[in-house]
Amino acid sequence: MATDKLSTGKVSSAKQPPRQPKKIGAIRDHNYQVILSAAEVEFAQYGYNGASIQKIADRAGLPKASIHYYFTSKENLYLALLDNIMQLWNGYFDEITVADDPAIVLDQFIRKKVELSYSHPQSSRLFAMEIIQGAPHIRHYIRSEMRTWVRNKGAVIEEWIRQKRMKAVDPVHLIFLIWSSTQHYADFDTQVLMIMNRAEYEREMIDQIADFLSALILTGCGLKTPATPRA
Amino acid sequence: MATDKLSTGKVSSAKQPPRQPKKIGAIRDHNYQVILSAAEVEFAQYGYNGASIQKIADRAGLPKASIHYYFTSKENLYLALLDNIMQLWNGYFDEITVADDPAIVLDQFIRKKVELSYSHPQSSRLFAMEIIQGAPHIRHYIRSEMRTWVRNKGAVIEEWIRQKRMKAVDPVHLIFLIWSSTQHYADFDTQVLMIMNRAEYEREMIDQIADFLSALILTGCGLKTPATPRA
DNA sequence: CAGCAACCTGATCAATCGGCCAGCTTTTGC
DNA sequence: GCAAAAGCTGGCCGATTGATCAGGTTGCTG
Repeated sequence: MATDKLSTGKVSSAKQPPRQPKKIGAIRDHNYQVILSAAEVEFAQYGYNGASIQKIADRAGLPKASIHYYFTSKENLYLALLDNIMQLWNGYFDEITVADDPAIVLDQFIRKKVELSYSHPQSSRLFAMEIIQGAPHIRHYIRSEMRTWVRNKGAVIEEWIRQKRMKAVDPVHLIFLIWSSTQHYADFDTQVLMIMNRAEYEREMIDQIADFLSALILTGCGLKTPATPRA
Repeated sequence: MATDKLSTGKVSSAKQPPRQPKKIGAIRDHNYQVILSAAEVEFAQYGYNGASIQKIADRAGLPKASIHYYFTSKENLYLALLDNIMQLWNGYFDEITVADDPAIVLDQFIRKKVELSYSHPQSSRLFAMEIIQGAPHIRHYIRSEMRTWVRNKGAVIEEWIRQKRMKAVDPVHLIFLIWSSTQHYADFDTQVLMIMNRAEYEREMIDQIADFLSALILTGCGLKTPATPRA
């Protein structure tokens, strides 16, 4: 139960010495990806403890031993997935500054998050599972990278508030609000779709969700929806 | 894997014939409760598949066989927990009418939800786990009770909007927003506390969260915070 | 074509899973 | 005070868990 593999931002790309995909075996790369996506589904649905390597192998259409061949251990496979998710989640809105327009920044942030919930629901659910279980594999990442990310963005928002460019709202809780309300549509899609009596999401519905959240949250911050609502 | 035990609103109080706590055995009731709370922690942390009866027994300080004695099967124990949670979650805001003040109703709804996240985080997490896993045990409940609940509340909100008593926002998504933003503090408490650099929630912080969410969402709906923010 | 290294997997391991039951202990009823 | 009933649990069951390894297959090099 390696408590903390992650330190420098990544979750750690598995262990360093063993088993790098040396040669560019096309089959190897293919199997590698097939296993990753199969594992993502299983881990997202059943959590780390609940998922079984056998079921991952079945879903990937490979013998169980192959999973251990490619990833050595269950935890290594899980960490590789978390690593991918971190890289997916990062890289957005790292460049925002006080000079930017708060309405545009928040609007795009919300829309990007809704988009991610729609395009990568499995990743979102897997991450949610990890957090609910107490974030045993990414504690370090949250305490370092994620915390400073929130503080930096919070500082920018606070400056906007000081300059009277938006209402005085707690920046950290505002970020939590955007995270929770957007991820809700990925993590709780079963509940959302059942209540709305739909089989699955459609583009139209996703746009409507983004419009709703952007409008309500921006209004709550005393901002007006940017000129181009549909990017 | 009994797909649907629940139909009439409750999740079904286990099976009817077998094993009712007949006599008012004090020890029996005590063990019953000890097992339930131990199971809630385990199921909330590891999900249905990930939790093990052995660990539940260890946490409850009872032999494993006793868990089967009181609840016959793992699924029965799990269903009993879901049943409790449903009863806890229900009973709030079932009485709201068009005559009520939208600001007061929404404010109290948000505050009650935040309060539940604070007082029963395990229940919230267990419910979240169930939904993320595709709600295999409560599909029926969501499709019937929960859907009509949302529709009824949505109809009231829509009438408020028609009467120009609040801004025109999608009622269903508004409910989702309140659910997600409030439950976030229970389900993702690890992440929230780490980022805010706290060990655990305190009253003061909970009140601050409730104030923030109520103010922002009500503003987003074109409403003013009710006179008595701190109930 | 030979030889070697890398790639892959069937068979198997101890540990743990949920569940079951024989039988012991305690309580109840007369 | 004794027998019947109810409460409880140690020990065991087959199935499945994550993991290992010997040995077969494949593909590149010379």
